[in-house]
Amino acid sequence: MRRKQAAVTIREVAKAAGVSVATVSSVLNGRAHTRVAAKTQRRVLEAARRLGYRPKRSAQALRTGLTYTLGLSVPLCPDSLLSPFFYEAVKGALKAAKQRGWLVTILGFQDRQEELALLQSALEQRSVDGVLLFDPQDDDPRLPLLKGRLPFVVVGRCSDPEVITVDNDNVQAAKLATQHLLRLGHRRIAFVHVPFRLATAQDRLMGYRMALEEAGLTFDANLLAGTEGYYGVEAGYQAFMALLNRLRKPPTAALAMDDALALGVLQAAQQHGLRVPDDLAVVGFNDSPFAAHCEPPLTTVRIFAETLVEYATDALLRLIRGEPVAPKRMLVPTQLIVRASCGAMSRKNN
Amino acid sequence: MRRKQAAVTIREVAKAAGVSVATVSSVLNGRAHTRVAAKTQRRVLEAARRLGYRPKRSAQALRTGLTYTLGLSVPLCPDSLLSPFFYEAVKGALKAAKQRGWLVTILGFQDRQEELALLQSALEQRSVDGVLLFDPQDDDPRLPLLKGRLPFVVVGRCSDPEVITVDNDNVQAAKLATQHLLRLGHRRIAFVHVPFRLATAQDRLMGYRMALEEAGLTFDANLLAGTEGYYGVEAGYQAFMALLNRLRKPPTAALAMDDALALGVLQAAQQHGLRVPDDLAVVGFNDSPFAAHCEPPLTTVRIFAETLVEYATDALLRLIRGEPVAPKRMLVPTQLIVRASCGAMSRKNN
DNA sequence: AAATTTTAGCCAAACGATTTAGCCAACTTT
DNA sequence: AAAGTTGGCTAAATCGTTTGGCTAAAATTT
Repeated sequence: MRRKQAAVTIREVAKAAGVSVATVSSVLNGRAHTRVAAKTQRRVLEAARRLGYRPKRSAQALRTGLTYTLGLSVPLCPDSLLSPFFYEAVKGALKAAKQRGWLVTILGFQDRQEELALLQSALEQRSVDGVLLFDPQDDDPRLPLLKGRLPFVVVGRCSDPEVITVDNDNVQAAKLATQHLLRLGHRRIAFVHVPFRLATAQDRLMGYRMALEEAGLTFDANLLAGTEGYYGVEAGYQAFMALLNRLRKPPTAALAMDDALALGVLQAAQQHGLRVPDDLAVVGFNDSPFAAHCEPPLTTVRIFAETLVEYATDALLRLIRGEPVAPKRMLVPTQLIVRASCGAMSRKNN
Repeated sequence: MRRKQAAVTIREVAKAAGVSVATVSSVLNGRAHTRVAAKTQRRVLEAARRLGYRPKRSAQALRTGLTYTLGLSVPLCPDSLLSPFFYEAVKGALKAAKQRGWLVTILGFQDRQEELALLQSALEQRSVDGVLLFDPQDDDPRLPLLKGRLPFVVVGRCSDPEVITVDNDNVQAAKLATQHLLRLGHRRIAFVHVPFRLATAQDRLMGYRMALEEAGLTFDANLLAGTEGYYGVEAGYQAFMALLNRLRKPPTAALAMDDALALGVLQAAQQHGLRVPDDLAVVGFNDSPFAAHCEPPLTTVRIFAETLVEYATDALLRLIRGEPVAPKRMLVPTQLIVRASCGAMSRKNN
C-alpha cells in the first residue's frame, strides 16, 4: 500500500518511441534549436501519451534552475481580520499561476523579522523563483535583501520607483467615499486611520484631503483619529472615543480606513449617544464579510484583492521570464458600496 | 540587477574544508553510515557556515525523491465565507511544517473535478510528498485516486477506517450547545443544517439528538430545517423561513450549523416578528468574525481550525516518513462561546 | 609479527530531466 | 563532381545532491 509505483521516465518514452531522450525532450518542449520530423514527433507524442509520461518537477528544477514555484509572503496574525484579504489573494495568485503550470507556496510569518529570515531562506535554498510581498513600508528591509537576487513584486504602494508594484487606487477610493459624504451634506468628516507609516494610510488621507479641498473646505487635522495599533474593532473604538472627547462638537460623518475600525466607531458613537446614521454617517473600507450584517449595515469601499494579486502574480511571472512588464506600477480601481450606515438609504426614503 | 550571484555548492564547501563532498554531506546530514572525526566535523561545519552554504532544494529533491513540500487541497469559492477557516488552516499547516523545514503549497480548486485533476497532476509530477484533504464525502473519489500512491490525511470525518483523519468533535460540540439551550429551559429546539451527505452535518445532528434524548425528550424531525445549498446567510434565511411557515407554533430556540446560517435565522425571525433572544434563542457555529458584532451578538461554538490542521499536518509528516501515526482518528474539542443571542446573558441579569 | 577489526573518509554512481556539440545523409549550389 | 547547406537525430555533459561500496590507516587482537 505504501509502495509508489515506479514513475515513467523520459528514457522509457524514448525507448518506446525508438528515439533518443534528446529528441523526446525536444518534441515535448518544442525547442526551436532542434527540429524534429513531423512523423517522429507524432511517434514521440503518442508514446508519451500512452505511457502517461509527465516530466518530474524536481529533475526539471535541477536542470533548468527554475522551481516553477512562487512564494506568497504573508503575515499570520492571531486574529483573523486579514483572512478575507488573504483568501482573495491566494485565489488571485493561483489563478495567474495555474494557467502556466506554476505552483504557489505560502511563506507565512509572525513578525517582520521572521519574514526576513524566511525570505533569506527561500533565497538560499532557491525554493521559489520569485515572491510576492505585501504591505510595504518606508525603508522596507525586504527590498535590499531581495534586490538583484530574487525577482519580486510588491502589492501596495512602495516608494522605490524601480520596484514593480500593484496597488488599489487608494487615493481615488478615499476621494470617492469622501465625496459621497460631502454630497450627502456633511461638512465635518472625521478620518479614522492607522499609522501614517503605512503607505495605504497616506494615500487614503490624500484622497480624503483632495475631496475636501476640491469642495472648497479646508482640511482640519483635528478631525483625524489615528490608531496606535493596527486595524481592529477595539482600535477604532479607542481612536474615535478619543476624538469625541476631544472635540466640542462631534463630526457628522466618519470615514474609517477599515470596516473593523468602522465597527469600533459605531460602538463609540452608540456609547456617546449618537445614532447612526441619523447623527453620524459612517463609511468603512474593504467590504468585510460582516459589513453587510452589522447594525446598521455598513457603507464601505470594496477592494478587489483577487484581481490585485492576480495582476501582481502575472507581473511576477513576466519578470521571472525576463519578459517586459508593462507598467511598473499598476492601480486597480475600487467600488463604493452604499448601505444604511451613511444615511444615503434613509434619505432616499424621505 | 537580474544576475543571480552564483550560489555556494557542496563542492566548494568540500574544497574549503579540504575534504570530499561525501564527507560534507555526511556531516551536514548526520548520517550513521559514515562516521566523521570530531575535528573534521568542526572544520566542515565552519567552512559551511563561513561560505553560507545551504543545500539546493531541487538537487536534494531529485536525489532523495522527496520535495519536502506538502499540498493543501482547498476549495476556492467565489464568496469568502470559508476564508477564516482557510486562514486558520494555513496557519496550522505552516506551524507544523515550518518546524521541520517543509514547505506548504496551495492546491486550490473551483470544483470537485478540478480537484481530482490537480491531485492527479501533483501525483504525476511528484510536486508534493503528501496532501491534506478537507471535507470528505461519502464515496469520496479522491481516496481511491491517492491510495497507495501519495500519502494523505483527511481533515474531517471519513468512513474509510484505513484513512488517517483529524476532526472536530462535532458530536460533542452539538451536544454541548444543545444542552446549553436545554438548560435555559428550551424544549422545542430547531436544528438548521446543511445536507446530510456531509459528515459534519451527520455528526452534529447526532449530538443534537443525543442531548435531547438524554434529557428525556423525543427527537422531532419536524424541527429540522435543511438547506439545499451550502452554508450562507440566504440559505439559512430560506430554511428557517420555511420551517416557521410549516409549524403551527414556532420553536423557542434554534441551533444552526454555521454562523452564516444563524444570521439567516436571525433575519427570518425578525421578519416573522420574533425577537431574539426573547422569543427565540439562537446558537451558531464556528465563531465567525462577524458573530461578535451582529445584532444581537451570536452565541456560537468555536472550533479550533488551526489546531485541527496542525495536528493533521503533523500526522501527514509522520506518515510520509513512515513513522507510526498514533491514533488513526483524532478528535479536537470545541468551545461554546456564550453571547447575547441565546438569552443566557439577559437571564443572568434578572 | 601477522591477522583482524575499527575508524575515517573518498570514489563514483545515481536521481531524471535539458541542452550543447557534432555526426551523417540528403540536398543544393557552383 | 566537389563543396557547402541543411535537416534530423544522437551522445554526452550537466545541474547539485546523497549514498553504497570501498580502501587506507590506525588500533586491536591473536
